[in-house]
Amino acid sequence: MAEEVVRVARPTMADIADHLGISRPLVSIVLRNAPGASEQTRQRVLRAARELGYTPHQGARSLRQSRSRHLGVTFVPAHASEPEIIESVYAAAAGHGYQVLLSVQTPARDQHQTVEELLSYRCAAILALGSELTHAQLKALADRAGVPTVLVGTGHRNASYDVVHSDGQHGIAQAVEHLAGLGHRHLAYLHCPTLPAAAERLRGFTSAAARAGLHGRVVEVRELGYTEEAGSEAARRLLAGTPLPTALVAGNDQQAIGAMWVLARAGVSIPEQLSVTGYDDTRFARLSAVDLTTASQDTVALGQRAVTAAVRRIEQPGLPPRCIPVEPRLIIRSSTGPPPGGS
Amino acid sequence: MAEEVVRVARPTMADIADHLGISRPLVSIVLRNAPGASEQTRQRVLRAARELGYTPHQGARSLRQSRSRHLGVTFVPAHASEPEIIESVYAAAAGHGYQVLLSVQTPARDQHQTVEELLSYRCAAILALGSELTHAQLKALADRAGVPTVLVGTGHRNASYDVVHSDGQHGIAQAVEHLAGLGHRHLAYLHCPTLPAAAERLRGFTSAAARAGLHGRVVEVRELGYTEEAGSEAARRLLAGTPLPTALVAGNDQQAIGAMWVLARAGVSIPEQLSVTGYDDTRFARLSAVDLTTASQDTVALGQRAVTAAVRRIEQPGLPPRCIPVEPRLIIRSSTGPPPGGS
DNA sequence: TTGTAGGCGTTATCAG
DNA sequence: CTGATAACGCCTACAA
Repeated sequence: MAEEVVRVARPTMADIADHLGISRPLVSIVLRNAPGASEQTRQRVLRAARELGYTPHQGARSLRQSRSRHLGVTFVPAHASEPEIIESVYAAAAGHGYQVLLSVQTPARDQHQTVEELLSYRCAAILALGSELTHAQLKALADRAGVPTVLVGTGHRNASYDVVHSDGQHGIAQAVEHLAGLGHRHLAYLHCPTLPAAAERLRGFTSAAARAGLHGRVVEVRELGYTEEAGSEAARRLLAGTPLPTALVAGNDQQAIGAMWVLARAGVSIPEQLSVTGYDDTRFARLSAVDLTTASQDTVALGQRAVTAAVRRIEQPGLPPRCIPVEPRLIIRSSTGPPPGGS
Repeated sequence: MAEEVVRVARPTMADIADHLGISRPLVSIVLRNAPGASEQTRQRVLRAARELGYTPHQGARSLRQSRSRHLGVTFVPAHASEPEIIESVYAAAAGHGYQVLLSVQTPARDQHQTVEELLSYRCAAILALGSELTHAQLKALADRAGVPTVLVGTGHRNASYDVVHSDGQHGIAQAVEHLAGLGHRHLAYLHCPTLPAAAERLRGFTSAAARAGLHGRVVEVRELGYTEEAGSEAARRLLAGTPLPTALVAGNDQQAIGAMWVLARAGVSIPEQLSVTGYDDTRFARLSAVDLTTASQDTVALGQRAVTAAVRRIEQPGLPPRCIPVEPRLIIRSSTGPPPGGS
């Protein structure tokens, strides 16, 4: 006669042990796949756990274990490339035996709060995606955190935190070289001075344009950041002036797409009248109706290296932080082509 | 002479107590703002906590307290409207004294895994955003979870979980009525039969079109879901056929935007030649270059009601789950206008 | 292979 | 207002 199980609260390992008439540690051994239990016991325990609806208690586990197997991630959900990096972080973390804990930044929750939250779960390391903090602020954050901290985005080697860094200068330069190769002579670059990554990408543009002997005009949009609106605003300014350049190099995909919207609706055909390039290779760039030539960030590599960097410093706390470059690669799609009139 | 603090591990309440020569519980009282400590003690404790870099230990806290103050949220990062709902959930949860724990679904992590993860942190309730599970699967999930579960998306009142439900039929009907009022007679509706929300929105279209005596054509795109690609595909089909309808009603903003891309690049001017409507009022619909007429989901209300529903059932576990409708409201922007030729 | 004892950081209870 | 003590669920040692 089967015993009626009235589930009052969530069952614990002790409940499983009592249920089977065995000891608690034996249940623990089975549930974390440790050696030291007979095959028969193992099966009985696993079966009982399933039947009773057992769920491990992370709180108890992290309390008991001195070192936790968690990586904390702070991010801004609206940033286009971050969902993909997060997927990659999940996969890479699982490969190293770590779990992921997320904390989102919103207008009402700044990065300090999110980091504080992650620390309260005793994460073994913090990954900050696309932080808009200055170096001094990040340094303070990392020092305060007391756990390895990895910035995924733009930054330089320093003594406080690791940086996994997509080489913006090189990425933009590739776009310029591609356009030069197609015969373009008059480029415009869309620059948003407020972001940490902006200076490096601008440098990529100006130096590559100079090397190729091109006329490179810089359209500076303040205040709007790396957003579609900034791209739209820049496109409106280009349309208001004459003549149009033959190609527009944007600082990221969101800007490029914002510009393409305005250009398309103004009747400018892309790429016949104007070529456009982006940066990041977000899923929007890959849409068949957009098909944007863009410097791919390789989100899989970014996520993997960020996790590797974190795990390295968790396991060898003495090591100094590193700066790990990830080279972008230009993905050529149909938003770029020869300039009009072949000039 | 200030004492040198060598930070070996993260300090605990005991460290603060020892540092000040007081008892551990007193520190606890101060740090959770409970009554029973003198103002002077309070200040000393808070000061020491700051200086020592104290961070509370959620694991220990949730172990000690029988009921946790956490809401677990599962979501898909790529879904356009979910970041906004999450921001609203954070704010609403904070208002009720709850924290939020996130778990993302990826192709490699299904919703069962995410829920299991949230339960392992002993969340007091689970909020599932835009689940693509069937009712039977959700019911199994909720029953297994053993904590109040709230589906934010499309569903019906049932005995296992709460539903906070944006009324898709009414939202789409409002778009149809708006277009009818502008004088449109030939509409197309973009239907993706694979999604749970699809049937309801289609019903909104057909019934409103019938009421207004319009010619309503349904373009069915299988397989691509509520994505930009589905919208692009539908637009290509419309362009291939003749004549064009004068307005396109899409099942969500992503579809509408995918269609607008193709239409704009094909030289169809919006709204002069063709009006377009969406659903959700995502941030993309609000971009100045898109400016899409759309049924607003009111993400703030969705998040608030989801949290309220969860808290209600946490605090009164006996109550049956409810279905809470959130009425969408049509936001009229410049993607809709009178039909060409005034017909 | 299995069982016993103890402690992780926090909070609840109760006594001073 | 403050302090001692126990307990939450789990894991590690060690003993049987």
